Amino acid sequence: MNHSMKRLFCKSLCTAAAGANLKPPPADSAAIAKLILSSPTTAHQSLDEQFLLSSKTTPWTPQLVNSILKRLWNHGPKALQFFHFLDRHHHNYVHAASSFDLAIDIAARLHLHTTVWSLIHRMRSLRLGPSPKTFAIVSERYVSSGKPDKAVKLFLNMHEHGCFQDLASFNTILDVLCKSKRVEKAYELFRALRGRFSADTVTYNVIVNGWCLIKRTPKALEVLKEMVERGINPNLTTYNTMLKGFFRAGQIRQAWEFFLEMKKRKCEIDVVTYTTVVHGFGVAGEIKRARNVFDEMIREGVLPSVATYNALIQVLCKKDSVENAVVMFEEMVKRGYEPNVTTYNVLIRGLFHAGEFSRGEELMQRMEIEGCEPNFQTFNMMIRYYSECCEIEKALGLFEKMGSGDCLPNLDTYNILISGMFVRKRSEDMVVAGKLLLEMVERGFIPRKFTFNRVLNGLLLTGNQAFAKEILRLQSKSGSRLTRKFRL
DNA sequence: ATAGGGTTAG
Repeated sequence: MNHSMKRLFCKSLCTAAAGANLKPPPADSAAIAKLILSSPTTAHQSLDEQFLLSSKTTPWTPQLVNSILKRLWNHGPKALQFFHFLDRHHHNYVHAASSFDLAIDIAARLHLHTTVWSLIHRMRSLRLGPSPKTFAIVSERYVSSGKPDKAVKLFLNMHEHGCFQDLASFNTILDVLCKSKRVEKAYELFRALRGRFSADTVTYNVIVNGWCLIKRTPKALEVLKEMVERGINPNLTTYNTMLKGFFRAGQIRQAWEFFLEMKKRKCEIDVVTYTTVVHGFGVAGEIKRARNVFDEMIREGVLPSVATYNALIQVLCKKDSVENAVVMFEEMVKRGYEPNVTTYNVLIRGLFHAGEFSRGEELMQRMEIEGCEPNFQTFNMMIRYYSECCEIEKALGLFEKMGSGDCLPNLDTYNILISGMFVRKRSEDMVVAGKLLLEMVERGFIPRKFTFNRVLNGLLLTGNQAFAKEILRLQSKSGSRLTRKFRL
Protein backbone atom coordinates (compact mmCIF):
# COMPACT_ATOMS: atom_id res chain seq x y z
CA MET A 1 0.00 0.00 0.00
CA ASN A 2 1.47 3.34 -0.94
CA HIS A 3 1.48 6.47 1.11
CA SER A 4 -1.54 8.27 -0.29
CA MET A 5 -3.58 5.09 -0.08
CA LYS A 6 -2.54 4.68 3.53
CA ARG A 7 -3.64 8.20 4.27
CA LEU A 8 -6.96 7.69 2.60
CA PHE A 9 -7.49 4.46 4.45
CA CYS A 10 -6.66 6.11 7.76
CA LYS A 11 -8.94 9.02 7.06
CA SER A 12 -11.93 6.89 6.22
CA LEU A 13 -11.41 4.76 9.31
CA CYS A 14 -11.29 7.85 11.49
CA THR A 15 -14.38 9.36 9.91
CA ALA A 16 -16.22 6.10 10.45
CA ALA A 17 -15.20 6.02 14.09
CA ALA A 18 -16.29 9.63 14.62
CA GLY A 19 -19.60 8.97 12.93
CA ALA A 20 -20.22 6.03 15.20
CA ASN A 21 -19.43 8.30 18.13
CA LEU A 22 -16.74 5.95 19.34
CA LYS A 23 -14.17 8.64 19.96
CA PRO A 24 -13.75 12.36 19.39
CA PRO A 25 -12.84 13.43 15.87
CA PRO A 26 -9.11 13.15 15.38
CA ALA A 27 -7.28 16.45 15.31
CA ASP A 28 -4.95 16.71 12.39
CA SER A 29 -1.56 18.03 13.46
CA ALA A 30 -0.60 18.88 9.87
CA ALA A 31 -3.68 21.05 9.42
CA ILE A 32 -3.20 22.81 12.75
CA ALA A 33 0.48 23.42 12.02
CA LYS A 34 -0.50 25.00 8.70
CA LEU A 35 -3.02 27.22 10.40
CA ILE A 36 -0.39 28.41 12.87
CA LEU A 37 2.11 29.01 10.07
CA SER A 38 -0.34 31.09 8.11
CA SER A 39 -1.07 33.39 11.05
CA PRO A 40 0.55 36.82 10.71
CA THR A 41 3.89 37.22 12.41
CA THR A 42 3.75 40.79 13.61
CA ALA A 43 5.29 41.33 17.00
CA HIS A 44 3.11 41.05 20.12
CA GLN A 45 0.35 39.60 18.03
CA SER A 46 -1.43 36.53 19.23
CA LEU A 47 -2.31 33.69 16.91
CA ASP A 48 -4.87 33.91 14.16
CA GLU A 49 -8.60 34.27 14.88
CA GLN A 50 -9.32 31.09 13.03
CA PHE A 51 -6.82 29.22 15.17
CA LEU A 52 -8.22 30.74 18.36
CA LEU A 53 -11.69 29.57 17.45
CA SER A 54 -10.69 26.07 16.46
CA SER A 55 -8.46 25.68 19.50
CA LYS A 56 -11.52 25.84 21.75
CA THR A 57 -12.96 22.68 20.31
CA THR A 58 -9.73 20.83 19.65
CA PRO A 59 -9.27 17.85 21.97
CA TRP A 60 -5.71 18.65 23.01
CA THR A 61 -3.50 15.75 23.97
CA PRO A 62 0.25 15.63 24.61
CA GLN A 63 0.69 13.53 21.46
CA LEU A 64 -1.05 16.13 19.35
CA VAL A 65 0.86 19.00 20.93
CA ASN A 66 4.18 17.18 20.48
CA SER A 67 3.41 16.37 16.90
CA ILE A 68 2.67 20.03 16.18
CA LEU A 69 5.82 21.17 17.97
CA LYS A 70 7.86 18.78 15.82
CA ARG A 71 6.26 20.05 12.65
CA LEU A 72 7.08 23.60 13.68
CA TRP A 73 10.62 22.64 14.69
CA ASN A 74 12.14 24.82 12.00
CA HIS A 75 9.93 27.74 12.82
CA GLY A 76 10.89 28.11 16.45
CA PRO A 77 9.13 31.42 17.16
CA LYS A 78 5.79 30.01 15.95
CA ALA A 79 6.33 26.80 17.89
CA LEU A 80 6.91 28.70 21.12
CA GLN A 81 4.02 31.03 20.41
CA PHE A 82 1.78 27.98 20.13
CA PHE A 83 3.20 26.38 23.26
CA HIS A 84 2.74 29.54 25.31
CA PHE A 85 -0.72 30.10 23.96
CA LEU A 86 -1.96 26.73 25.19
CA ASP A 87 -0.17 27.20 28.48
CA ARG A 88 -1.85 30.53 29.15
CA HIS A 89 -5.27 30.33 27.60
CA HIS A 90 -6.33 26.77 28.11
CA HIS A 91 -6.65 26.34 31.81
CA ASN A 92 -8.08 22.88 31.47
CA TYR A 93 -5.07 21.66 29.53
CA VAL A 94 -1.64 21.21 31.14
CA HIS A 95 1.42 20.51 29.04
CA ALA A 96 3.08 17.14 29.51
CA ALA A 97 6.72 16.84 30.52
CA SER A 98 7.62 15.70 27.03
CA SER A 99 6.09 18.86 25.53
CA PHE A 100 8.09 20.97 27.97
CA ASP A 101 11.23 19.15 26.86
CA LEU A 102 10.48 19.92 23.22
CA ALA A 103 9.75 23.58 23.97
CA ILE A 104 12.95 23.84 26.02
CA ASP A 105 14.93 22.36 23.14
CA ILE A 106 13.40 24.84 20.70
CA ALA A 107 13.99 27.82 22.99
CA ALA A 108 17.58 26.72 23.55
CA ARG A 109 18.17 26.50 19.80
CA LEU A 110 16.91 30.08 19.51
CA HIS A 111 19.37 31.04 22.28
CA LEU A 112 16.48 32.21 24.44
CA HIS A 113 18.26 31.56 27.69
CA THR A 114 15.67 33.28 29.88
CA THR A 115 12.83 31.35 28.28
CA VAL A 116 14.67 28.06 28.79
CA TRP A 117 15.00 28.69 32.51
CA SER A 118 11.48 29.95 33.02
CA LEU A 119 10.21 26.81 31.28
CA ILE A 120 12.37 24.67 33.56
CA HIS A 121 11.03 26.49 36.62
CA ARG A 122 7.48 26.21 35.40
CA MET A 123 8.01 22.51 34.81
CA ARG A 124 9.24 22.12 38.36
CA SER A 125 6.37 24.08 39.87
CA LEU A 126 3.96 21.77 38.06
CA ARG A 127 5.96 18.83 39.48
CA LEU A 128 6.64 17.53 35.97
CA GLY A 129 10.39 17.57 36.18
CA PRO A 130 12.94 18.60 35.07
CA SER A 131 14.06 15.08 34.28
CA PRO A 132 17.50 13.77 33.32
CA LYS A 133 16.29 14.05 29.73
CA THR A 134 15.64 17.77 30.20
CA PHE A 135 19.20 18.18 31.43
CA ALA A 136 20.55 16.16 28.53
CA ILE A 137 18.78 18.52 26.12
CA VAL A 138 20.04 21.67 27.77
CA SER A 139 23.60 20.29 28.08
CA GLU A 140 23.64 19.39 24.44
CA ARG A 141 22.59 22.91 23.49
CA TYR A 142 25.30 24.40 25.71
CA VAL A 143 27.97 22.19 24.20
CA SER A 144 26.93 22.83 20.63
CA SER A 145 26.98 26.56 21.16
CA GLY A 146 30.55 26.29 22.37
CA LYS A 147 29.95 26.26 26.12
CA PRO A 148 31.06 22.83 27.37
CA ASP A 149 31.98 24.22 30.79
CA LYS A 150 28.43 25.42 31.32
CA ALA A 151 27.20 21.95 30.40
CA VAL A 152 29.49 20.35 32.97
CA LYS A 153 28.45 22.86 35.61
CA LEU A 154 24.81 22.16 34.84
CA PHE A 155 25.39 18.46 35.36
CA LEU A 156 27.18 19.09 38.65
CA ASN A 157 24.31 21.31 39.85
CA MET A 158 21.46 19.11 38.66
CA HIS A 159 20.46 18.20 42.19
CA GLU A 160 19.79 21.88 42.97
CA HIS A 161 17.00 21.72 40.42
CA GLY A 162 15.43 18.68 41.98
CA CYS A 163 17.03 16.04 39.80
CA PHE A 164 19.62 13.68 41.21
CA GLN A 165 22.66 12.55 39.33
CA ASP A 166 23.17 8.88 38.74
CA LEU A 167 25.31 6.66 36.56
CA ALA A 168 22.96 7.09 33.60
CA SER A 169 23.07 10.88 33.68
CA PHE A 170 26.85 10.73 34.17
CA ASN A 171 27.14 8.57 31.05
CA THR A 172 24.86 10.95 29.19
CA ILE A 173 26.87 14.08 29.91
CA LEU A 174 30.07 12.26 28.94
CA ASP A 175 28.45 11.16 25.69
CA VAL A 176 27.20 14.66 24.92
CA LEU A 177 30.73 16.01 25.40
CA CYS A 178 32.30 13.24 23.32
CA LYS A 179 29.85 13.50 20.43
CA SER A 180 30.65 17.21 20.14
CA LYS A 181 34.34 16.32 20.05
CA ARG A 182 35.02 17.77 23.51
CA VAL A 183 36.77 14.57 24.37
CA GLU A 184 39.51 16.05 26.57
CA LYS A 185 36.84 17.65 28.71
CA ALA A 186 34.87 14.42 28.91
CA TYR A 187 37.97 12.46 29.82
CA GLU A 188 38.79 14.93 32.59
CA LEU A 189 35.29 14.60 34.06
CA PHE A 190 35.41 10.83 33.64
CA ARG A 191 38.67 10.54 35.59
CA ALA A 192 37.44 12.80 38.34
CA LEU A 193 34.09 11.11 38.92
CA ARG A 194 34.32 7.51 37.68
CA GLY A 195 34.80 6.30 41.26
CA ARG A 196 31.84 8.21 42.63
CA PHE A 197 29.45 6.91 39.98
CA SER A 198 30.97 3.40 39.62
CA ALA A 199 31.69 3.70 35.93
CA ASP A 200 30.43 0.71 33.96
CA THR A 201 30.88 -0.76 30.49
CA VAL A 202 28.72 1.98 28.97
CA THR A 203 30.87 4.70 30.55
CA TYR A 204 34.05 3.18 29.14
CA ASN A 205 32.46 2.62 25.75
CA VAL A 206 31.49 6.29 25.60
CA ILE A 207 35.07 7.35 26.29
CA VAL A 208 36.58 4.82 23.87
CA ASN A 209 34.22 6.14 21.21
CA GLY A 210 35.18 9.71 22.06
CA TRP A 211 38.88 9.12 21.39
CA CYS A 212 37.99 7.25 18.22
CA LEU A 213 35.87 10.15 16.99
CA ILE A 214 38.87 12.45 17.07
CA LYS A 215 41.06 9.73 15.55
CA ARG A 216 43.16 9.18 18.65
CA THR A 217 43.08 5.41 18.58
CA PRO A 218 46.13 4.99 20.87
CA LYS A 219 44.20 6.78 23.63
CA ALA A 220 41.15 4.63 22.92
CA LEU A 221 43.27 1.48 23.25
CA GLU A 222 44.68 2.80 26.48
CA VAL A 223 41.18 3.24 27.92
CA LEU A 224 40.27 -0.23 26.68
CA LYS A 225 43.27 -1.69 28.47
CA GLU A 226 42.47 0.22 31.65
CA MET A 227 38.91 -1.02 31.48
CA VAL A 228 40.06 -4.63 31.45
CA GLU A 229 42.50 -4.00 34.29
CA ARG A 230 39.70 -2.61 36.42
CA GLY A 231 37.57 -5.65 35.84
CA ILE A 232 34.98 -4.00 33.60
CA ASN A 233 34.24 -6.34 30.71
CA PRO A 234 34.39 -4.95 27.18
CA ASN A 235 31.57 -6.19 24.97
CA LEU A 236 30.85 -6.34 21.26
CA THR A 237 29.94 -2.65 21.25
CA THR A 238 33.40 -1.83 22.60
CA TYR A 239 35.09 -3.82 19.85
CA ASN A 240 32.87 -2.50 17.09
CA THR A 241 33.62 1.03 18.29
CA MET A 242 37.34 0.36 18.21
CA LEU A 243 37.10 -1.22 14.77
CA LYS A 244 35.30 1.79 13.38
CA GLY A 245 37.90 4.01 15.04
CA PHE A 246 40.74 2.36 13.14
CA PHE A 247 38.95 2.83 9.83
CA ARG A 248 38.13 6.42 10.65
CA ALA A 249 41.75 7.12 11.50
CA GLY A 250 42.80 5.61 8.18
CA GLN A 251 44.52 2.66 9.91
CA ILE A 252 43.23 0.08 7.48
CA ARG A 253 45.81 -2.57 8.31
CA GLN A 254 45.16 -2.28 12.05
CA ALA A 255 41.42 -2.42 11.41
CA TRP A 256 41.79 -5.63 9.42
CA GLU A 257 43.99 -7.19 12.08
CA PHE A 258 41.56 -6.17 14.79
CA PHE A 259 38.72 -7.72 12.80
CA LEU A 260 40.70 -10.98 12.39
CA GLU A 261 41.43 -10.98 16.11
CA MET A 262 37.74 -10.56 16.89
CA LYS A 263 36.96 -13.60 14.74
CA LYS A 264 39.84 -15.63 16.20
CA ARG A 265 38.71 -14.95 19.75
CA LYS A 266 35.26 -16.26 18.85
CA CYS A 267 33.60 -12.95 19.58
CA GLU A 268 30.09 -13.28 18.17
CA ILE A 269 30.60 -10.71 15.45
CA ASP A 270 27.38 -9.29 14.13
CA VAL A 271 25.80 -7.24 11.34
CA VAL A 272 27.23 -4.05 12.84
CA THR A 273 30.76 -5.45 12.72
CA TYR A 274 30.36 -6.46 9.08
CA THR A 275 28.74 -3.18 8.09
CA THR A 276 31.61 -1.30 9.70
CA VAL A 277 34.17 -3.29 7.71
CA VAL A 278 32.27 -3.05 4.40
CA HIS A 279 31.95 0.69 4.82
CA GLY A 280 35.51 1.12 6.07
CA PHE A 281 37.09 -0.71 3.16
CA GLY A 282 34.85 1.07 0.69
CA VAL A 283 35.71 4.53 1.96
CA ALA A 284 39.38 3.56 1.71
CA GLY A 285 38.76 2.74 -1.95
CA GLU A 286 39.15 -0.99 -1.43
CA ILE A 287 35.96 -1.96 -3.21
CA LYS A 288 37.03 -5.51 -3.88
CA ARG A 289 37.72 -6.19 -0.22
CA ALA A 290 34.43 -4.51 0.73
CA ARG A 291 32.56 -6.85 -1.60
CA ASN A 292 34.49 -9.85 -0.28
CA VAL A 293 33.48 -9.06 3.29
CA PHE A 294 29.89 -8.54 2.17
CA ASP A 295 29.91 -12.00 0.54
CA GLU A 296 31.57 -13.48 3.60
CA MET A 297 28.88 -12.22 5.93
CA ILE A 298 26.19 -13.88 3.84
CA ARG A 299 28.21 -17.11 3.78
CA GLU A 300 28.55 -16.94 7.55
CA GLY A 301 24.81 -16.58 7.93
CA VAL A 302 24.82 -12.99 9.19
CA LEU A 303 21.97 -11.26 7.42
CA PRO A 304 22.87 -7.85 5.92
CA SER A 305 20.58 -5.03 7.06
CA VAL A 306 19.36 -2.03 5.09
CA ALA A 307 22.27 -0.14 6.66
CA THR A 308 24.71 -2.68 5.22
CA TYR A 309 23.26 -2.16 1.76
CA ASN A 310 23.35 1.60 2.26
CA ALA A 311 27.02 1.40 3.15
CA LEU A 312 27.79 -0.65 0.08
CA ILE A 313 25.70 1.47 -2.27
CA GLN A 314 27.31 4.62 -0.95
CA VAL A 315 30.87 3.40 -1.44
CA LEU A 316 30.06 2.05 -4.89
CA CYS A 317 28.83 5.51 -5.84
CA LYS A 318 31.91 7.18 -4.48
CA LYS A 319 34.71 4.81 -5.32
CA ASP A 320 33.38 2.57 -8.06
CA SER A 321 30.56 3.57 -10.39
CA VAL A 322 27.03 4.74 -9.89
CA GLU A 323 25.90 2.05 -12.35
CA ASN A 324 27.16 -0.67 -10.03
CA ALA A 325 25.43 1.10 -7.16
CA VAL A 326 22.15 1.00 -9.09
CA VAL A 327 22.66 -2.72 -9.69
CA MET A 328 23.16 -3.25 -5.95
CA PHE A 329 20.05 -1.19 -5.22
CA GLU A 330 17.92 -3.30 -7.55
CA GLU A 331 19.43 -6.43 -6.05
CA MET A 332 18.48 -5.41 -2.52
CA VAL A 333 14.92 -4.73 -3.63
CA LYS A 334 14.79 -8.09 -5.39
CA ARG A 335 15.89 -9.76 -2.15
CA GLY A 336 12.93 -8.25 -0.36
CA TYR A 337 14.58 -5.33 1.42
CA GLU A 338 12.71 -2.05 1.67
CA PRO A 339 15.03 0.86 0.88
CA ASN A 340 14.75 3.64 3.43
CA VAL A 341 15.29 7.37 3.09
CA THR A 342 19.05 6.97 3.50
CA THR A 343 19.19 4.44 0.68
CA TYR A 344 17.42 6.86 -1.65
CA ASN A 345 19.50 9.80 -0.52
CA VAL A 346 22.76 7.98 -1.12
CA LEU A 347 21.78 6.85 -4.58
CA ILE A 348 20.18 10.13 -5.65
CA ARG A 349 23.36 11.88 -4.56
CA GLY A 350 25.39 9.39 -6.57
CA LEU A 351 23.29 10.02 -9.67
CA PHE A 352 23.42 13.80 -9.29
CA HIS A 353 27.13 13.66 -8.71
CA ALA A 354 27.52 11.76 -11.96
CA GLY A 355 25.46 14.41 -13.72
CA GLU A 356 22.51 12.04 -14.12
CA PHE A 357 19.95 14.59 -13.00
CA SER A 358 16.89 13.13 -14.67
CA ARG A 359 17.61 9.67 -13.27
CA GLY A 360 18.04 11.24 -9.84
CA GLU A 361 14.69 12.99 -10.21
CA GLU A 362 13.04 9.75 -11.29
CA LEU A 363 14.40 8.07 -8.19
CA MET A 364 12.95 10.80 -6.02
CA GLN A 365 9.56 10.22 -7.63
CA ARG A 366 9.97 6.52 -7.03
CA MET A 367 10.70 7.05 -3.35
CA GLU A 368 7.57 9.11 -2.95
CA ILE A 369 5.47 6.52 -4.77
CA GLU A 370 6.89 3.88 -2.43
CA GLY A 371 5.73 5.95 0.52
CA CYS A 372 9.20 6.99 1.63
CA GLU A 373 9.10 10.67 2.59
CA PRO A 374 12.07 12.82 1.51
CA ASN A 375 13.80 14.47 4.46
CA PHE A 376 16.15 17.43 4.98
CA GLN A 377 19.07 15.57 3.57
CA THR A 378 17.13 14.77 0.41
CA PHE A 379 16.02 18.33 -0.16
CA ASN A 380 19.22 20.02 0.92
CA MET A 381 21.38 17.76 -1.19
CA MET A 382 19.23 18.23 -4.28
CA ILE A 383 19.02 21.98 -3.78
CA ARG A 384 22.81 22.07 -3.48
CA TYR A 385 23.35 20.21 -6.73
CA TYR A 386 20.76 22.28 -8.59
CA SER A 387 22.39 25.48 -7.39
CA GLU A 388 25.82 24.33 -8.45
CA CYS A 389 24.53 23.69 -11.94
CA CYS A 390 22.71 27.01 -12.21
CA GLU A 391 19.31 25.28 -12.09
CA ILE A 392 18.07 27.96 -9.72
CA GLU A 393 14.42 27.53 -10.68
CA LYS A 394 14.53 23.86 -9.77
CA ALA A 395 16.26 24.66 -6.49
CA LEU A 396 13.57 27.22 -5.65
CA GLY A 397 10.88 24.75 -6.65
CA LEU A 398 12.13 22.22 -4.13
CA PHE A 399 12.35 24.94 -1.50
CA GLU A 400 8.70 25.79 -2.11
CA LYS A 401 7.79 22.16 -1.80
CA MET A 402 9.48 22.00 1.61
CA GLY A 403 7.69 25.08 2.86
CA SER A 404 4.31 23.70 1.95
CA GLY A 405 4.94 20.15 3.13
CA ASP A 406 5.87 18.31 6.28
CA CYS A 407 9.53 19.22 6.15
CA LEU A 408 10.15 22.91 6.78
CA PRO A 409 13.46 24.34 5.54
CA ASN A 410 16.18 24.29 8.20
CA LEU A 411 19.25 26.45 8.73
CA ASP A 412 21.29 24.46 6.22
CA THR A 413 18.58 24.84 3.58
CA TYR A 414 18.67 28.62 3.89
CA ASN A 415 22.46 28.72 3.77
CA ILE A 416 22.61 26.45 0.75
CA LEU A 417 19.92 28.33 -1.14
CA ILE A 418 21.30 31.78 -0.32
CA SER A 419 24.70 30.65 -1.59
CA GLY A 420 22.98 29.36 -4.69
CA MET A 421 21.56 32.80 -5.41
CA PHE A 422 25.06 34.05 -6.16
CA VAL A 423 25.98 31.65 -8.95
CA ARG A 424 24.16 33.46 -11.77
CA LYS A 425 25.23 36.92 -10.64
CA ARG A 426 21.85 38.39 -11.43
CA SER A 427 20.27 41.37 -9.77
CA GLU A 428 16.92 39.64 -9.24
CA ASP A 429 18.66 36.72 -7.53
CA MET A 430 20.14 39.15 -5.00
CA VAL A 431 16.66 40.30 -4.10
CA VAL A 432 15.57 36.70 -3.55
CA ALA A 433 18.66 36.16 -1.39
CA GLY A 434 17.64 39.19 0.66
CA LYS A 435 14.11 37.90 1.09
CA LEU A 436 15.42 34.51 2.17
CA LEU A 437 17.62 36.20 4.72
CA LEU A 438 14.66 38.11 6.16
CA GLU A 439 12.61 34.95 6.26
CA MET A 440 15.27 32.91 8.02
CA VAL A 441 15.62 35.53 10.73
CA GLU A 442 11.86 35.59 11.15
CA ARG A 443 11.96 31.84 11.68
CA GLY A 444 14.46 32.13 14.47
CA PHE A 445 17.64 31.18 12.61
CA ILE A 446 20.65 33.33 13.19
CA PRO A 447 22.60 33.87 9.97
CA ARG A 448 26.37 34.06 10.16
CA LYS A 449 27.95 37.46 9.77
CA PHE A 450 29.44 36.15 6.53
CA THR A 451 25.95 35.55 5.12
CA PHE A 452 24.78 39.02 6.05
CA ASN A 453 27.83 40.63 4.45
CA ARG A 454 27.56 38.57 1.34
CA VAL A 455 23.91 39.45 0.76
CA LEU A 456 24.55 43.11 1.57
CA ASN A 457 27.40 43.28 -0.91
CA GLY A 458 25.34 41.55 -3.55
CA LEU A 459 22.49 44.01 -3.14
CA LEU A 460 24.75 47.05 -3.16
CA LEU A 461 26.62 45.90 -6.26
CA THR A 462 23.37 45.37 -8.15
CA GLY A 463 21.87 48.72 -7.24
CA ASN A 464 19.41 47.52 -4.59
CA GLN A 465 20.44 50.18 -2.06
CA ALA A 466 17.06 50.48 -0.35
CA PHE A 467 16.77 46.77 0.32
CA ALA A 468 20.35 46.67 1.57
CA LYS A 469 19.49 49.35 4.11
CA GLU A 470 16.54 47.35 5.35
CA ILE A 471 18.73 44.32 5.88
CA LEU A 472 21.36 46.37 7.64
CA ARG A 473 18.71 47.60 10.07
CA LEU A 474 17.60 44.04 10.68
CA GLN A 475 21.13 42.86 11.32
CA SER A 476 21.76 45.45 13.98
CA LYS A 477 18.72 44.54 15.99
CA SER A 478 17.90 40.93 15.15
CA GLY A 479 19.23 39.32 18.33
CA SER A 480 17.64 41.63 20.90
CA ARG A 481 14.30 41.80 19.14
CA LEU A 482 13.82 38.09 19.30
CA THR A 483 14.64 37.87 22.98
CA ARG A 484 12.13 40.50 23.95
CA LYS A 485 9.38 39.09 21.82
CA PHE A 486 9.43 35.61 23.20
CA ARG A 487 10.42 36.04 26.80
CA LEU A 488 7.84 34.61 29.18
C1' DA B 1 18.67 10.69 26.16
C1' DT B 2 22.96 5.17 28.77
C1' DA B 3 27.10 2.76 24.34
C1' DG B 4 28.42 0.44 18.43
C1' DG B 5 26.92 0.10 11.76
C1' DG B 6 24.30 4.00 6.12
C1' DT B 7 23.18 10.34 4.43
C1' DT B 8 28.42 15.55 3.85
C1' DA B 9 32.81 17.60 1.69
C1' DG B 10 38.26 16.22 -1.17
